[in-house]
Amino acid sequence: MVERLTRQEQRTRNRLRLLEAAEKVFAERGIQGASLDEVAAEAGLTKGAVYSNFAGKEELVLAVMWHRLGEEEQAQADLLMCADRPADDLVKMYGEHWAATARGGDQDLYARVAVEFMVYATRHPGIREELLTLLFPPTEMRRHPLAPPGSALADLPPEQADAILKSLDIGMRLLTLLAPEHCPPELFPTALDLLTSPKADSSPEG
Amino acid sequence: MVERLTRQEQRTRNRLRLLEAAEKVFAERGIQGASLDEVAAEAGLTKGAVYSNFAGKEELVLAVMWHRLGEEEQAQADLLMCADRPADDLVKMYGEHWAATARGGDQDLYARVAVEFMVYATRHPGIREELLTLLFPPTEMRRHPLAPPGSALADLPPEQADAILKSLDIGMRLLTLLAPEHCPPELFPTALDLLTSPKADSSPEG
DNA sequence: GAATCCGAATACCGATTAGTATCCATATAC
DNA sequence: GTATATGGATACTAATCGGTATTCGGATTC
Repeated sequence: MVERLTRQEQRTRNRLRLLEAAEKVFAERGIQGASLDEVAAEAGLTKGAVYSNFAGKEELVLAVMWHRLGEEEQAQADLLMCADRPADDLVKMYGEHWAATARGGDQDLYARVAVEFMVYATRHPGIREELLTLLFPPTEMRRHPLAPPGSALADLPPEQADAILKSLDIGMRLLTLLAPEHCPPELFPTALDLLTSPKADSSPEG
Repeated sequence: MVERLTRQEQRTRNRLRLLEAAEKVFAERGIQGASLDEVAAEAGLTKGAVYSNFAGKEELVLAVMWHRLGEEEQAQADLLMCADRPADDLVKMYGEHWAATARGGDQDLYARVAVEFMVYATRHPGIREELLTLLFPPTEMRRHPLAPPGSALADLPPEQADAILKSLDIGMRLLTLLAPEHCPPELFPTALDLLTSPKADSSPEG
């Protein structure tokens, strides 16, 4: 009686379960340390299901990466593309969103997998390539959405501002994971304020 | 004729070789992925030498951490404790030192192991504890050495400024490893400038 | 110079891993 | 209702790992 699902539905449901289970195990054990058996068990399935849905471990890693990082990157893009809001509002919203994804979900889950993927990609060219298309989509911008006009950050080429902000993002995620007592999630908005506050202009009043 | 070394000298020399070999293998394979066999082989020894010099893998990891991170932290402390230099000079020197350790040595070696240790410590409480004593020694400061008076950074509690700078440090190391084409090492001094430049003061002229 | 000691080499163990091959249950097609 | 195709379970392999037990060779000691 349980089996009221069509074959396709079963398959896609199992695939999703595997993706979410893999994400959880990746966060707990690291990608290297995650065994396909544990992923399958976490999903309530067996390794057969893994190899039925993915060509191997690398493909599973890629799929999880797209499933989670892609979703998060999209959320950030959506948040930043409210181009009509003043930049200061965007900075505030972005800071809050960051803190939420630092502690939300399943206990640091997003922060852990984000760091894991970056480190893992460092040693796996295939993963690296796809991760870069996620992190640095080929869009040229005239000004970084988080750099309010008049801030020192806005004086940089937007690609440099982007790299700095992404560095602070992933770095604070890692440090918050390692030592939340020294680097609480609330510190990110503070740092963002520093970078986006109006610069001391060299021509005081015009 | 090769054996002109006393027993103690042999031992300490082998121990050092193992430490440096381990550092290299950790950087190449990651700490999890590094096998003791490969570490020993890299040192021109065998696993017996490893277990003769270290209680196990965890002890080896700890020893490498102290050997390298301790040395680097000391170098930074030495650099920052030239308390007589103006803060701007310190910022400049620190930025240059950073770029040097991002590309120096054996091809990103320091950056790789620094990231590796932090990620590894995230899941190994023993490692974490010792790493925290390295990263956050119990010294209270009245002002962060890299926060010039008058900069926005100097308005923060020095512990917060420290956490922000450390986040940027490790984050940019990771991003530079992953995508040097988008995040070149020269970007760190730029980011440092942003954080340490004079703030736009709210009382323009007094 | 023989006896001893010790650091490292060697051989081995149980556990675990990614990947494969096979089998089975059942949704689907006719 | 029967045959078939397919998705997932099961069983297995070869390789690799950390760790241990034992052995070996040369430095140390007397």
